[in-house]
Amino acid sequence: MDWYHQPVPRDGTETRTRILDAAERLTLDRGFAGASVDAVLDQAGVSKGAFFHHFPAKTDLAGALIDRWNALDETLMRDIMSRAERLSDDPLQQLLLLVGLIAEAEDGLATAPACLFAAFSYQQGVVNSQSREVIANGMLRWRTAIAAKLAEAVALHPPRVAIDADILADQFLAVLEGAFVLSRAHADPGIVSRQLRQYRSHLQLLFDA
Amino acid sequence: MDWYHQPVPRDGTETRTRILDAAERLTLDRGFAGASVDAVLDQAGVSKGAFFHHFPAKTDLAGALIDRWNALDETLMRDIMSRAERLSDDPLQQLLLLVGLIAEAEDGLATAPACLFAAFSYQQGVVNSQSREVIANGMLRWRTAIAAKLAEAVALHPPRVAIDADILADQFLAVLEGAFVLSRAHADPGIVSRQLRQYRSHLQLLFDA
DNA sequence: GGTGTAACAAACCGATTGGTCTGTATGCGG
DNA sequence: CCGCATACAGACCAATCGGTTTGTTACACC
Repeated sequence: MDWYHQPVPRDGTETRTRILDAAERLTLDRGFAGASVDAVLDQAGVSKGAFFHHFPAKTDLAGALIDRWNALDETLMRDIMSRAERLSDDPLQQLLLLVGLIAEAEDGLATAPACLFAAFSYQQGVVNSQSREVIANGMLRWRTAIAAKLAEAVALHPPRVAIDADILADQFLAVLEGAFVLSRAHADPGIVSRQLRQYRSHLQLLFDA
Repeated sequence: MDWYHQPVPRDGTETRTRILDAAERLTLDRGFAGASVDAVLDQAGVSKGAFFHHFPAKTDLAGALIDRWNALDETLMRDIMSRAERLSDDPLQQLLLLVGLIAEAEDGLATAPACLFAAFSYQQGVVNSQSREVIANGMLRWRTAIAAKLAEAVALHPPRVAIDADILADQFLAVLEGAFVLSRAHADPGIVSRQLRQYRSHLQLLFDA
């Protein structure tokens, strides 16, 4: 008999993540409303009972999807930021490294480039105001972190022209999000890293680096 | 009696556009799958018979939505491009004008900034390959038009650093699309024109203008 | 070793979905 | 004025939708 070989038999976290994985894939492909519960069940290989045990309603699935993406995005940002800070002491170099590291990371992705926040930004009607705030704050995180570094960089290296740190910081996320859209439309994953590197060269030009 | 004042009484084009208008609004708010036919009917104030008279299936509605957006986008580009060409003879100035004019136009918009192409890029599973091509070509249009102007500009004004015209041209659309996403997430329409002006200042810096 | 509870499985349910069908009104060519 | 096609209106339909209910099973705790 081998029935006892099954790992973590009574732990629901794996089922939960399998549901979230399937729901994320389907949402990115058909939109959240187009990702029916039954389709998610089918892809995840779990029962309807399991689904509604973990998520009282489909809306909660959207919330969980957004929360998980937010957490992942936050750790990604912190990781890359601290890596950049370890690689250089200069805030400007740190910024250039940050952009380059993300371009690198985005290049090595198996799945098609995408941002769940962007997907839901075009489907705000299916998410509650709480999750909408999570999305807004998640995007704000990039702005504030980059703007802070930009402010430090400006103090050390006077830029060629006057800059607005918030706008230039937002430009990073805008380029990234826009690159996702172009990349998906053209079915060309390479667009993302190319656009990111273009943004980096923009910064270099600005600071005469 | 004033019954004869009603314009084009037996012409279906108005009904069709009302359906498309409602469907576009709903799609931008809930995604295409979330925009049920009944909801579109309700918003447009037309009957189910009318709908399926104009669109054999819901998929055809998506196609019509994309085709209409594509046509509008093409005329917008041509209009603004020719305006810019009338305002200056220099290709670089024309480019700067183009970006500025679009920023201006996007600022005066009543509705929330959005691009239907981007919305469908995150819902490719609900559109057929034909419409996906329309989207890809629609985005290519901007790249080729801007890249051509960039090539002319480079010939006249040597840039500070070497550039890849295609990538720098794509950066325009990337910034625009990304700005739409940020703008929607933050519920701040002003982001779009600010990001566009930042891209313009990038070009100015690049060409020492 | 009984009891409670988390973690499912799956039949079942009413509402909503995209889509059809039948009928009707309007205008146009012959 | 008579067909005939276009442009609807709205009842109707099977399938799918999100969600509920009623089990069953495994484990932790006492």
